[in-house]
Amino acid sequence: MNSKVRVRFAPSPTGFFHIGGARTALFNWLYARHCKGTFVLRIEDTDKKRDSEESVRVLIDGLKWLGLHWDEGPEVGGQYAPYFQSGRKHIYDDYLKRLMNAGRTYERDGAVWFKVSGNPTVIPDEIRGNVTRLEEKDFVIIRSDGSPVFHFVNVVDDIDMGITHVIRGEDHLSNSSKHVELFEALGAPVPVFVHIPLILKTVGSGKMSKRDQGALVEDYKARWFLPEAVRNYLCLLGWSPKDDREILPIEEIISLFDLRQISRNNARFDEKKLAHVNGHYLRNLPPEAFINFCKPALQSAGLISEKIDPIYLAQVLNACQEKVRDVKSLPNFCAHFFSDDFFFDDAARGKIFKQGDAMARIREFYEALFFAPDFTEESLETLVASLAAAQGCKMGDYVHPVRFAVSGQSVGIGFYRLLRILGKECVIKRLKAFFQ
RNA sequence: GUCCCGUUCGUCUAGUCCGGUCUAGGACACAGGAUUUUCAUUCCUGCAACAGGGGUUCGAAUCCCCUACGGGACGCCA
Repeated sequence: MNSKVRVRFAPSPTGFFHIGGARTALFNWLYARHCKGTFVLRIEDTDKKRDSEESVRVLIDGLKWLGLHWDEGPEVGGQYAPYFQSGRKHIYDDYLKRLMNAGRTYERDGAVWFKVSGNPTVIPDEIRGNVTRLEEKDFVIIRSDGSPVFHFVNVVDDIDMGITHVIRGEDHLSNSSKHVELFEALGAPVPVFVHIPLILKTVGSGKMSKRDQGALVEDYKARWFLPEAVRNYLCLLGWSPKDDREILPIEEIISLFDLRQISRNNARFDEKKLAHVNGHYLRNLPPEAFINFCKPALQSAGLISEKIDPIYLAQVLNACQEKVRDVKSLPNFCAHFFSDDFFFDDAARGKIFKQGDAMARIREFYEALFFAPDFTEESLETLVASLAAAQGCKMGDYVHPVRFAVSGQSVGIGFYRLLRILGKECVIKRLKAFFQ
């Protein structure tokens, strides 16, 4: 463990938070936590045309949502402040002078250019070995309007902030030869580079773009994904614990995480697998946490109000939790618990009432209900069993039509639990309404 | 076009660095079955891969070379 490890996530605020960027941030964060090092957030806002405060907000909110808290950067400060490149001009002026004095710059068309060495540079990459690349052409480091360019400020800040490991996407690999040239020209040690594989589209060719389904971190929050599930899934894109486990607590991932075991090849994004991981997390949440997470989702769907009876809500959600696939579809799944005006699924209706005697079964059950001693799950089951025996049919012949009559669906939580939670009065009312 | 990176089931991956334990393991998805009530839970079973060709070796998914394919970069964007 190297306590001096310093890594950074250096996004440019573009108005959205790309999933690939989130994974880069995640790997930086994991490595910092693994090494008990420092995770720096630096905002690379050198493109005045694109940057805005709102864009920075999206990044910060996304990182916090994923639980990737930074040790230095916006909001928390640090000894290398400011952490916005727009506020660091004096530092860039300083380093520019050093390059000028070393004779490594010249002016052309009003811009300042960096003179490349002409020698192949070696990019020391932790997961790919040494990558050799010749940087053939000089490049601009200060635009004709006086503003510094990404390559220059990125390297200057990494030097100034004492960054030891540059963990970034493989799309930067060809930039890294420029950067190595700059590190060397400035007499600074070259950091360890870690070019992590890219996240590719689910179908088709190329990397994920912001228009692809699932590409934006902010959408996951809006679609009620659990942040720890998204984070866990992202860990699996290019890294694995190597022991056949996939879903594991972040503390364990932190202790197992190692740069060398990051995979070298690009990974296709698979939303179905993400959904599976998310479902697993949802079902395994402590019941209290599940309720707290789902309540706002039900509220924003207009299903319940703030004043909902917490005991009733807990009964419903506890029953749903063991079945839940995702929170987004939860309102439809449990709407019948909160309103008599729920939706009847016509496809389910067709299937259940195909035989024709389903309505008779509902009537029989309805009438038997008046003789039921109480309304517990056990006695309801006994009731159905005795009805089935008397009529010489299967219990399912009662269960399916009655379930449909009181919930409008062919799927849902356990049948007897459904009835018990709805309560006798409500069940009778709905059955009566159904066959009228 | 040039340069760089990569290539194990449809997908994510283990195994590759240190060649034999790999008739290649796990997961998602898909298909079948079970839970004599649903299924969007859970459990079981099945399907399915070392890109191709040459070497090296007693032996190669693992090492070397070539080809093919995939990806990325070639901006006074980051």
